[in-house]
Order: sequence, then C-alpha cells, then structure tokens
Amino acid sequence: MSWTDERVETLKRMWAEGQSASQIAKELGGVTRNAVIGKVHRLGLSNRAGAAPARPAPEAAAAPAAKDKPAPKPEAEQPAAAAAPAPRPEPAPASRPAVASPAPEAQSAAPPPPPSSRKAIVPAGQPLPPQPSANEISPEALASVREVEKTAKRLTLMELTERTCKWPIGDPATDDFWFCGLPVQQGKPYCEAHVGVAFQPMSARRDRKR
DNA sequence: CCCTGATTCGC
DNA sequence: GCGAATCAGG
Repeated sequence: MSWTDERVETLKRMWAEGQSASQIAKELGGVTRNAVIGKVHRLGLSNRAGAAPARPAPEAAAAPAAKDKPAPKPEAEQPAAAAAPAPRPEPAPASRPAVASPAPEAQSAAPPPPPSSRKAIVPAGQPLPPQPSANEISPEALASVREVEKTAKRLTLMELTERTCKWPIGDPATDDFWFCGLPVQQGKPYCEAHVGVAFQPMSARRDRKR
C-alpha cells in the first residue's frame, strides 16, 4: 500500500479527530500503526492541539557534535498553525458508545450492573450493588462466576479496555470495588463467565415472570 | 498484559 | 519517503 492522496487525507482527518494511530491504521488497512505514526511525523502534523503529554526532552545524549546545528527548538507553529480550536474539549480515547453489544438474537441482555455507575450513591450499609438476583441465573453460570471472581484481574475503571471484562464487582461506594478484567468474549463486554449471567435466553427468564 | 505516540535507522 | 524495531510511558 502506498500513501495516496486519498489515504493521506483520511489519515489527516482521523488524526485531527483524535483517533489513535492504531485505529487509523485499522481503518486504512495495509499499514501498521507504526506506518501511520511515521507518516504523521513526516507530514509534520504531530502534536494534536497541546494535549500531548509533552515529551520532556528528546534526550540529547551528548550532542553528536560537528555536523551542523539545526535550530534547537523552532517551535513556532503555535500562532498561525493553530487551526484547531484551542480549547480542546476531550479527545476521548475511543469514541465508541462503550458497550453497545448487538445481540439482536433471541436473548435479552440483562444489564444488571451499570458499568458506568458513576453516581452510585449507595447508602453504605447493606450495599446490595449490581449482582443480578441469583435466583434467576443458571446454577452453572453462577458457579463459574463465583469461581472467576476469585481470579479476576481487579481492574480500575481506567484500566478497562475493549478486551477486558467490564463486570463490576463489589460495592461502588467503597474501596472494595473493581472490575473483573478478564479477557472478554469476542464482541461482548464481559468475559465468558459474566456473559453467562448477563445474557440469558428469553425462555430462561420468562418462566418466572409474574 | 493491553495500549499510546516518538524516535531511530536500514532500506 | 517508508515503516519495523525499539523506546518510553500509561
């Protein structure tokens, strides 16, 4: 693959949108994120609006001496090149709506735990957080969940990725709270065990309908 | 471990 | 110019 005008254009657009190099590479296809990053640099459009963690010092490692002396730090692109609106809102790592697990199949997702239960104002006491009522979960699934939760990765909200189980465990109102973190099942937000309790066949949960 | 971008350097 | 390898960091 080569950098055709069109591909470069896509690259520029996505980079400007705050997409990560890997996402751009995936979109373009035929290139790795390294290729994308390399191109980004060659195009001179590196730092995306002062959000860059700012590289302290690209080192210097004893100036190779001799050769020539390029301007130390010609960082004069701020004024004019400030095309993008200064007050960068929020690049947001992944602009994905988060979960959104399709599963239009004959199963009903039981969103027992609100993964984004930010304001979980739980009156400390008898928490009784997420965990769906055990009485409507298959014994096997329940058992494996208990088992899995013993070996959970115990990730924090910030540590979650597209491939870590986002099942919350514990009481959000206390420090005794974390996310499963085990490898998710393809296309699902949870690991195998938690998918088992989160997604139930309609028939399974219909039998106890009032 | 997963991921990010940055840099280097042979091609 | 290109991008794999590598680095540095989260």
